Amino acid sequence: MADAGRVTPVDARRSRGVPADGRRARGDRRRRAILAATLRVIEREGVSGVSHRSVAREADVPVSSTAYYYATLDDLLIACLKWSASEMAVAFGSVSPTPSSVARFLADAVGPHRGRTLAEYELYLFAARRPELRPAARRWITLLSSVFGTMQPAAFLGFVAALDGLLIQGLIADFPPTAEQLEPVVSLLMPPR
Amino acid sequence: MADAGRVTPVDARRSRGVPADGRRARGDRRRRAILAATLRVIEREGVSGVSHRSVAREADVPVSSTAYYYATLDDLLIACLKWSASEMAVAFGSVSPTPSSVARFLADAVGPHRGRTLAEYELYLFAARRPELRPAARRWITLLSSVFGTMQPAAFLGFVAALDGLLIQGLIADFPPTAEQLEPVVSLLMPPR
DNA sequence: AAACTAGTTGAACGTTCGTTCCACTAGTCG
DNA sequence: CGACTAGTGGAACGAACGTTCAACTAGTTT
Repeated sequence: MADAGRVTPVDARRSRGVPADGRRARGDRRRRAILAATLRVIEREGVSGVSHRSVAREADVPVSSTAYYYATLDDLLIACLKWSASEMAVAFGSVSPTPSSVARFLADAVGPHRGRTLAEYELYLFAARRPELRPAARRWITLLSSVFGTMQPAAFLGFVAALDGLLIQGLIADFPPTAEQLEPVVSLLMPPR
Repeated sequence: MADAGRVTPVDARRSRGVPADGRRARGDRRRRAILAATLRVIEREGVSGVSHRSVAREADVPVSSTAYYYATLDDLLIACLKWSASEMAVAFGSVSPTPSSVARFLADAVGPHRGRTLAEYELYLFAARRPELRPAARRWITLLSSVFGTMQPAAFLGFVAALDGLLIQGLIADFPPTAEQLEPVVSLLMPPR
């Protein structure tokens, strides 16, 4: 009261950027661990494999912990989608706008990172049923528009759609396409300027 | 034995094309009703909403009936994917290879038939986890290649991918795109010959 | 030090689930 | 007609589930 501008201990620690290995910090860590475990479950078994119990097993925490941080399964899936979408956006942010770079990104997504890509698309469709999640699901589209904003509108829409299509079709191919196979397709869709 | 080439009554009925409203015919009808109910459940609640019981409720049959025709849930989903893929192929078969026709087909898919399209893509991803289902999931791609076979290979691959992408992005849009909005994009991807 | 509170945990509730079983009905076949 | 068999459906099994709860531990604040 008398000292409204006073710096409390926790404020001081925060302003110094010290994470303070206390309750809050450990809580945040566990919250993140639960999200990461959820994503692994989705990669392995799909969205339908997600339950408070399966996630708790994967994260090696008691069931009541997952319920403590994410009261309902919906809360958990929603948080997982938002987090994975932001991670995906970061991953694509480092791709340069050349056909070979894009082709390599796509080949990695349906090859080495197949499980992860599959999880992304399951969450994608999950978002189709939850209007409040759609902005998060569209995030990487908006990111693309900032990178390839110089293209004609119609060409850009077709290009972005084709990227999604190439990914999803790569997921149901017997042998995932290679960067070499993808590059001519990408080149055709992405005029040099 | 003495009469190996003899025509049995049931053979005769079958060769005459008479369905015989007997056990087999009613069984086939119920089997189809169960599949149709399954697809409705997927449209409404997604693949994760499918259970022997939810399908039985939807089809208004006892639980043991769904288990009788499709011993496991996997059997049911597999049959549903194959059936819906063949239906989808039929639907697309009547689309003429012009930009406006294709644009209208896409707009219908993400508009009036949104639920059905959503179901198709959920099954699509389901197939990504079951190698034996992939040929069925790819059926409409192969159908496209017979319609648009005159295109250059790379252009064709990009075109097909873009169709998938336009559909899936239409599903997470706040307002599904109209045929008028889609046509310029389709035109650009589909050269007149 | 004392009050407070974020986080932890195991147990428990009622529900839904996949699947099996068995007694039963009614077409089919010889 | 008599044997056979495809289909029906109610009941039941154990398992897994979402969620709640209350007792507890240990950082945090005053």
